[in-house]
Amino acid sequence: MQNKIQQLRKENKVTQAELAEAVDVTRQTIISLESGKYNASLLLAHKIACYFGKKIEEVFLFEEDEKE
Amino acid sequence: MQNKIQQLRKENKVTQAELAEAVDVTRQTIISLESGKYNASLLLAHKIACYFGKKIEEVFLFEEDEKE
DNA sequence: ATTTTTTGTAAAGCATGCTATACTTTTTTT
DNA sequence: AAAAAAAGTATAGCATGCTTTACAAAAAAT
Repeated sequence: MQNKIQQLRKENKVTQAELAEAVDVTRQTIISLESGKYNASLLLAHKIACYFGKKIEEVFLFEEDEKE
Repeated sequence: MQNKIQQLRKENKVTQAELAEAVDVTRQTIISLESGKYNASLLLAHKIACYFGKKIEEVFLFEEDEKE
C-alpha cells in the first residue's frame, strides 16, 4: 500500500520528528511508513490523516487488487 | 474504537461468514471486530468499508480523545 | 568548511491483528 | 419440537505494527 505521508509532510514543511510527536509515535515509525516497510494501524492512519486535514483514503492509497 | 460492522451487516442481511469470505479473513476475525476485541488493520478496514460502499470513517468511529 | 538539523539503517523485543481448531449457545426454519 | 444455520467463546500460535537504542549519512544553516 502506498501513502502520501512524505509528500504531505514536505508540502506542509513538517519534519518527521514533528509529525511523530503530533501523532504520538516514534520517528522510526514515520520513517518505516514512508519507506513502505509496513502499513499503519487504523488508528495511526486516522491520526495522520487528521493531522493533514485529509480523509484516510486521501493519504493511504489502496490498489485495486490489494492481496496483501 | 467503535465500528458499525454488525449494524451494516444486518441492514444488508449479510452473515458473518459471508462478510468474512468477501474480505478474505476468518469468521473469528469478524466476530472479534464486532465485539470490540481489537481494531481492524488499515487494509481490512478498507476492504470492509468498500464492501458496504462506505468510507472508512463512516464504518469505524474514532473518538475525540483516542488515546488507545 | 564546519556545525547543526534532518533523514536513514539495523536489530531485538513487546504489543496487537489474525488464523486455526474445537466446542457451545442462540436464532431461524421446517 | 427437532434440525439446521448463524452467532458466540476460548485458546495457542503466527504475522505484523510499533518501540527502543545506537549509530551513520545526507541536507541545511552559519
